[in-house]
Amino acid sequence: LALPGVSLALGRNEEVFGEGEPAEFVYKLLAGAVRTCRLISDGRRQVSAFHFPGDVFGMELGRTHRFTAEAIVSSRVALIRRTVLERAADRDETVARQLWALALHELEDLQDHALLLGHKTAVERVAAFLLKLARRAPSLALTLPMSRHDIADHLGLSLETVSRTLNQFAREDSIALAGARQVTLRDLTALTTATEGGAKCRSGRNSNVIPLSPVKLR
Amino acid sequence: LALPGVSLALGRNEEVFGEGEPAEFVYKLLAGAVRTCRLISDGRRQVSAFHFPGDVFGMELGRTHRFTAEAIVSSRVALIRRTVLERAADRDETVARQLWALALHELEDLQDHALLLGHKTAVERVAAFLLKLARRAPSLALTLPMSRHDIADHLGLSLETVSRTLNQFAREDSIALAGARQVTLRDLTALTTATEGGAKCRSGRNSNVIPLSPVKLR
DNA sequence: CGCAGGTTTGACTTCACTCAATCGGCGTGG
DNA sequence: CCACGCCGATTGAGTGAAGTCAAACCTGCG
Repeated sequence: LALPGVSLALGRNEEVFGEGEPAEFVYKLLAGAVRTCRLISDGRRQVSAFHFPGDVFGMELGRTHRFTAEAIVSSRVALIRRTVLERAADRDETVARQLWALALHELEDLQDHALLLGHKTAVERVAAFLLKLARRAPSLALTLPMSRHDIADHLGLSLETVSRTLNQFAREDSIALAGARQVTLRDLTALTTATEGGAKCRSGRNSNVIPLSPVKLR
Repeated sequence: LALPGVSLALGRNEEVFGEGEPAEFVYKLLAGAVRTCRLISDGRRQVSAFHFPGDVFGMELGRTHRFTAEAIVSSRVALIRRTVLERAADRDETVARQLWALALHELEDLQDHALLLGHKTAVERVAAFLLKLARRAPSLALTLPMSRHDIADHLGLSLETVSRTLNQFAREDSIALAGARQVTLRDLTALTTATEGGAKCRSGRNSNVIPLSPVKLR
């Protein structure tokens, strides 16, 4: 996608755009980390996704943003005017294809996430989260930019459960924790196993099992 | 979207396409009802979405289908060859736009669904499900084509919980049940209220409440 | 050095799941 | 036309995983 010259620096917890605001731009993250989230009527929060450098976010069908986007740490984003992008897509079919692919890719991610939210246990959710992060990180030593609260709202858990689960993994030596934000994945096999529902089947009724695609790192 | 002449009739529980099969076609439902679902390693099932006449489904980014699509009742679908569609999108920017809009619209739906799966109670989920169905139905007297099991796998609940919740609504006169598959919505206000988390707040801590968009019927 | 935010840990509660039995409606065959 | 059987739905009892509330603990930063 074409890169314009305009970019914007944001501090920790600063808002990129807010729910309900006119969706004038599409954003591409250059550095840092961003969360897109929504407030629910009961005061809770849904973190729809975390974004890392290279990710495009803020693309909308309607005229306004349906989510709030906030910088988790100091970040830099590139701005692309929406009208410009749409004009370019009309002129050039490869741009149109890329936009379409972008939406479909986001859709696939979200389908996997919905599966996780719908049918998985806390252990499975946290393990899947760590492995997904690892797929994007340069090494197995992860630095989590987001808080336990952010993770909890993303995985549909309470922050206490996220903390407990993480420490459980550490006790089992699947991961190593150095402070709250430094996580090193030690046993990928154990984590991958934890991702699947296999561990908790009491009465062995796991016939016709079709395993999902195995996790590939980098 | 252009309508080709080819269409296909399917019986109850017949498969339109299966998970992992080559994604040669995109499908448009003409009559009946279709579910798209996935099997998980522990033997359970995730029903990603229900489709009704007019809906397009089976569009993929990759070369194969990531879901299975099955007719819930006798149905008829139109087939559109994927290559034809992509060729048309390259030639005509309005087709490209429509494809893009379709993906984004699906994305929006899924975002709402993810929110539901992540943070809502059984009562909220079932109420939201009924209201969503009602938005597409001609009247408030719904005929559910899908079983309790289908609904449960869609909402991330057990079929018993779905049944209990439905009967609870009936006891409260929010709905009327005539047999298992005939539901008439009697009190939309009650259902809408049930959708939000408001009802279960014990210690009144509901400040800064931003209500979601009110439900609009038809 | 001390404060504040974030995190961990513990005790208790609760909602939804599981297991299990029963019920009901619809289609089939006698 | 009615009896039977089957599948799906309902209902109940008991359990368990995760949520809530609450307190203590880090740790990085002013």
